[in-house]
Amino acid sequence: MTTDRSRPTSRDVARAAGVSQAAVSLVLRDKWRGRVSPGKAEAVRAAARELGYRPNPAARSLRLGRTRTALLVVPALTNEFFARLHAGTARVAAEHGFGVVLYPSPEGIGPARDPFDSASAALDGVIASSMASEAPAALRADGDLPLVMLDSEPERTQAAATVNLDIADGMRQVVAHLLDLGHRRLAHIAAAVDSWTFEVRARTLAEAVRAAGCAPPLTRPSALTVADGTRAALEALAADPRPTALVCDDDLLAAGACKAARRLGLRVPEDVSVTGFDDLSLATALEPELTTVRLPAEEAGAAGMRALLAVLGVEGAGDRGGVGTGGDVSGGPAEVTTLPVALAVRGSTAPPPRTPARPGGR
Amino acid sequence: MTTDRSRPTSRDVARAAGVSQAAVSLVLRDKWRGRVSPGKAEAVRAAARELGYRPNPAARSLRLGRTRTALLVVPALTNEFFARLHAGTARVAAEHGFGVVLYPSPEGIGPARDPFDSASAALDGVIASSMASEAPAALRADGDLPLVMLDSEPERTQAAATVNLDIADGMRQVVAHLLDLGHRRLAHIAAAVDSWTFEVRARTLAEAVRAAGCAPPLTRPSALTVADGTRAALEALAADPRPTALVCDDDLLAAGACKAARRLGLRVPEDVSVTGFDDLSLATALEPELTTVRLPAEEAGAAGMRALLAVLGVEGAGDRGGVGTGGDVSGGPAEVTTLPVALAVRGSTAPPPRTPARPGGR
DNA sequence: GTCGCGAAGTGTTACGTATAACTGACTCCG
DNA sequence: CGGAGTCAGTTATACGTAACACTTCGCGAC
Repeated sequence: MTTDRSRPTSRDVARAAGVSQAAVSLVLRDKWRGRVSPGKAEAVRAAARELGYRPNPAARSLRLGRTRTALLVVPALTNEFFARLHAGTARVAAEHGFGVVLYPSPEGIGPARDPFDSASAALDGVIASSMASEAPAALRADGDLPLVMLDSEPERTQAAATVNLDIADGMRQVVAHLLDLGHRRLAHIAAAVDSWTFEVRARTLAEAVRAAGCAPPLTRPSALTVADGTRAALEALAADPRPTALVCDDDLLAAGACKAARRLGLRVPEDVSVTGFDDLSLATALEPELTTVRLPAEEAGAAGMRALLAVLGVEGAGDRGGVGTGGDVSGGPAEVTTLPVALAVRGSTAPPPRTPARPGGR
Repeated sequence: MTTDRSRPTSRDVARAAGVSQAAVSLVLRDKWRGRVSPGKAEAVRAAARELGYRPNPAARSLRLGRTRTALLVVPALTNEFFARLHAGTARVAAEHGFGVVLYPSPEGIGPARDPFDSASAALDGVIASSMASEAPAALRADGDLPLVMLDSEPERTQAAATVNLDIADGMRQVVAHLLDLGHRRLAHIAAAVDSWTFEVRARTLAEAVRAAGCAPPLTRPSALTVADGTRAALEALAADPRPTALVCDDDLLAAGACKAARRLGLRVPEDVSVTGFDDLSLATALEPELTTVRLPAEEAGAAGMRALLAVLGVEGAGDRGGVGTGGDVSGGPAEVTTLPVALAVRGSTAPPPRTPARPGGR
């Protein structure tokens, strides 16, 4: 009585335009080259506009067997790095009419239900960060859903493609910068997360320092929070001889390290230098601003989605024109894209203090 | 040719268990009280487990006309506040088998396509932040989709429910705290965003200051970024007499204000006090730590989703049992939930400097 | 004896879309 | 002039699930 409860269907449009439902389908998806006369096509479009018709996605998905939806598996969006990652995937997805759903908040309560039995959406593919502990589960949960890994060792997964950030190069730049300034005693405030990217940070730091003939870095593992960064840095700075630079696995840890230094009466960067990773907005909010490795998270997300679209054979997506290599993708080895990173030198690094031994109290 | 390309259907399960497809449907959704014998029910479950059967969400949605999916409209997840909001909605949604999709990144390029024609998902309802400029568009885009507004003036929308944070109370607490400390000249670093929550901040600040008999606050509008906060605060601190406290509309602006103060050679909080809003992780990463109003963003998101589920009549959701009030929802006025906020007093506020600009105040 | 009734199922249909298969009519040439 | 080929459409069907309507059977009550 009040209003039409249900949305108009293609059949309603057909009736209004005086054509068959099939014609509506053809017209509205621009497949009517020599199938429908221009006049009727226009009538269909007018009727659709008039009725406010929108194709029912569920029906379309059922018919086509594809959902134009990808799953993004990340630890938590409250970490700005992953929010940027998501923004990249969502942007590229939207450009191709795709949607992105997130893995149900892993930190949340609930019985860790896998995303595939969630009633919400069926999936065409998965993009997973190696930092999400659920990534392997997601991989195993479904038979053969195309998978793109982010920041993962290519050999270890059966991903169709991998998008990595050149973390090793970033760490080498950090070490080179600190060595250039004259630092010889480094400490590593390391993420206590079992993930490839952090393995690479640790390994590369150790190698670079060894290559320079310095003592191996003092390592303090820490959860990825400001508070735990402070705790770990307090430990590191209590060592004797005290390290002159704290290399942190991400900007949150670096912020915590700065707090620790100041709590001990040390100035940053005059008494101790601090570096981070990620270049979050936090990095330029701090004082001094953080010297950090800028990771193109948004671009990584975008590249991941482009890779997934390429695997799915979506036209207009990404690499090499796309026409030729279509069809069977299972053959070749996983393609690896590595995105360059850059060191942003700011105020939190400076030459080590002149006084060699121990400036101690002040 | 190699493996079964398509996932098993309920009919496959039926064949494997030696029953009809209808029985499978009944058993797997626990609707078989007196319809299927326990033995066959167990056989069905075993077969489903064996085959790795998962119901096709598209088919289910098509049949039921509901998708168990809600749209969350927010400006950008890279702002931690909205990431927390999202976490809350996603958590509650997952608890009820719902999914959350995000409005396609508004800051992204592309022709600002409305989410409803996106092929990805059909929606059961919408949760929109008043800070998203697209909220009205989302509201209008669809005929009658249940809408829950976050931080919005109830009268202005036709939302089925509204969840607000008690911003006015938070601002009153800020002003009371600063007045208690002895501040009399406040400046407002205001968000230049046309949104109800920021209107409330400005109005409440002006009222509270007037009630205390002080001069009206100096207002500097600013985009919601650290850099723009610095710019606005530099302007505010150039005034004569200089304000002794900067009341900022959010923590990013407050961080920018701290940078501005220090750039002018002023210490925080000895020379100038700074307050923020939100209590982002940034607030405790800064030095001094930020005095700010803690907004329960995660809880607001959760409350919004609960409200939406209640409107949708999802059993087990939120208010008043839900059985009685089902059916027509259009009748009553929009229900408004207001969540309390709390001032977190930290290191960025202190009494104003002793040296008065001019005699008389004390 | 048969009527009614609950248990235990099965057959069938509809949801809205995309597309293969079909149908006339008209055009073009040999 | 007749058949091949195109144009402009329509009809019919399948996708996988949920749910209504129906059947069969055993059994206790009248």
